[in-house]
Amino acid sequence: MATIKYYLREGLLQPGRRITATLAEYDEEHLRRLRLVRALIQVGRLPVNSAREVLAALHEEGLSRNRQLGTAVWALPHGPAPDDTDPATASARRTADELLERVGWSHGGEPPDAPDSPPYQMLVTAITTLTRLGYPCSAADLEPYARAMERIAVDDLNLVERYAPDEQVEVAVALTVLYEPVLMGLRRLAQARESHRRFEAD
Amino acid sequence: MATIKYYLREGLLQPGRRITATLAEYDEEHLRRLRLVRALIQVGRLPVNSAREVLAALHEEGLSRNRQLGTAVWALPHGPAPDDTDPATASARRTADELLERVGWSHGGEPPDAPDSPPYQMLVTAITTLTRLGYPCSAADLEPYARAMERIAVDDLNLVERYAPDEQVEVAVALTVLYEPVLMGLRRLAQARESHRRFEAD
DNA sequence: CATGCTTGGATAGTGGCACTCCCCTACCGG
DNA sequence: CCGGTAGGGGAGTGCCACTATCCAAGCATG
Repeated sequence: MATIKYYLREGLLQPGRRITATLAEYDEEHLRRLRLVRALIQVGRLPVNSAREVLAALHEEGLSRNRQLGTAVWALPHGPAPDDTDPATASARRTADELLERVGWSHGGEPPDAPDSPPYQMLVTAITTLTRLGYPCSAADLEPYARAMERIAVDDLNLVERYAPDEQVEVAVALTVLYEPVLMGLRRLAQARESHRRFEAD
Repeated sequence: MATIKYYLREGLLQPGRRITATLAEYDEEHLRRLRLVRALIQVGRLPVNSAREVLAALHEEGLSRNRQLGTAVWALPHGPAPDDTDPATASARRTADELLERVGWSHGGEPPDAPDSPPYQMLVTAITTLTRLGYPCSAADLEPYARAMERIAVDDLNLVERYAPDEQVEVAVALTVLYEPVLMGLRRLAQARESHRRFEAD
């Protein structure tokens, strides 16, 4: 209850239609929005700030769906930016670029003037870190992962296309964020299974 | 610098070998550990507490690799537990079970006395949330995702098997945690690409 | 119409977490 | 011998997501 007021203050929920000076009315749509907000924050682990920006992107009128979605994804948390003072970052960028080359999505079709997109930054930062720790993450190592994510993105878009065009952006955002725990949970279950299969003897 | 002291206090790093009463010596191994800790926390977004537990599991002697890995994965954050007072949770459990049935890993080969594993809980909570919001997440919808994660787990274990047995648990943990941003970054890049391909007209 | 409960809005406070600062002692290099 | 630095303990800081308190304006009830 107090939390709802807090979200209202933070601009995550629209204020209700004013019925009198001090009374407002909330409808089914408000409730939906509230559930979405709580889901993004609690299940999708979005910080309140990011959630606000992401949801704001959904209400930008007059943008193409691609642009709306881009804006929303842009607002998702993406961890520390690559540290370009670190020479390891340069080499990580080369690895990332080689990977994108290999799988044939060099910078995702965005106009080439775009600076590093947040997902690309995530990738570079993670590769830098893995390399510094001596863990394998060459373009060849990463390629099967990229292929798997390519298939997942196809599935994602298939789900999105079940919806009416004016709902698709919200659905895409929700699925991007809320499927993350699903994917990570499934990955860990699959790892346990595969590890058991290989090291059963232990 | 102050951060290192903090990690020492928190038990994330082993104290250095005492050289005098007030002077300790840190070697290459300590440095490695420090880098690993920072990577898990900053890139892998682990809370300090979880990082401690995860790392502690690596030093449990006398357990099989599978058990060590299980303990470590158990300590990873897994979001809110399913709310069993909510009837939607029961239906989500059925969906999850059906999914695991379909892909043929019913509870990951763990002994059946195990309570809900954290990854299973993540799955159930996420399915509950998605269902409540009216987003698609039937077992049929989720199956391709599970298949993709199955392939990823195979790649994960392939990477792990490059290492000597006594390093494998640490590698597995590090790859589980540190590949998450890689996977999510790749997924978002692939989504952008696929969305562009489909909605180019916009 | 009086009364008491609820609602909405503003403001201030709480608890957790990840550091960060300060200070003191012991040491080491010059 | 002495200035600067590492180690260690404890207290403090800033941020974040809430949460509690107040107050005035309804509405509901007798």
